Amino acid sequence: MPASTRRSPCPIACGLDLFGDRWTLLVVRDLLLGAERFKDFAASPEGVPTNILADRLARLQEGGIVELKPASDGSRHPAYRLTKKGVALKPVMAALRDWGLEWEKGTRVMARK
Amino acid sequence: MPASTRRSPCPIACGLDLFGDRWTLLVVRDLLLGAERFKDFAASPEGVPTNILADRLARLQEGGIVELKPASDGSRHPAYRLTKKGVALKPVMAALRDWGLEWEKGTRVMARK
DNA sequence: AAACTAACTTGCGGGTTGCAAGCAAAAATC
DNA sequence: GATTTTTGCTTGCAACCCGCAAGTTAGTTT
Repeated sequence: MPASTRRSPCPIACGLDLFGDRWTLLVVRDLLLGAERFKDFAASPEGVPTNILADRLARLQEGGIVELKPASDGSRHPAYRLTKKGVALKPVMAALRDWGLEWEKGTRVMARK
Repeated sequence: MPASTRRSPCPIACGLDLFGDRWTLLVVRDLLLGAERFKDFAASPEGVPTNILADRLARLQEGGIVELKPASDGSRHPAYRLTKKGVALKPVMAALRDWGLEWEKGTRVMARK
């Protein structure tokens, strides 16, 4: 997000402009867990609507958090992957996970298939 | 949020159901910085609309992240404050802040007046 | 060639957002 | 003590966004 359209120079506000919604960080979570293809994200237990998913993947690309690995040899479709900037969200995700595990009863990390 | 209405048992998804939007974590940020009253939050540089602010404060109370300190002596109105569960979001906020500072050019932490 | 899968896009009704204005009670000022 | 200001909201409303379902396009399988 260009600095000119930001709500404020606050790094937190700036981050929320990019992923402040109910779905975006779940996409990041799945990427950290190894998801690469559209259907991988769509298969997550939260059941993100496909139009929302397409929109969020596009916005994450614009924001420099996700990039497309060009389709090589076998696979027709390109694969989504985190950029360095995206991988840098790991500590955020870990803190979120730890908070949820401690304070929201009944939550648990789910292994990928 | 009751476990029955959650999208999934994922601690991250569960957290996002509570504060997954563009404003809620800014309220938490302000609370960590010492904000206590409605006008304190409303005065933040992002300019949260007052109807949104009232809604988010109510939801944070429902979620057990914010509580009202009963109005004592001098002040007529009660003051908002973080619960233990709310204070436990500190590492999340710190990780968010650090990420923004490193990856979003031009962001900076702003001191309270 | 008929069916299937992957990755989206489109339509639509309903809910949320954000801006502005209004309002009641307490506090400050005159 | 009457008026103005401040505080903490609530209300109205247009525009936008969400989520569900269905449709589309292209390649893949049988």
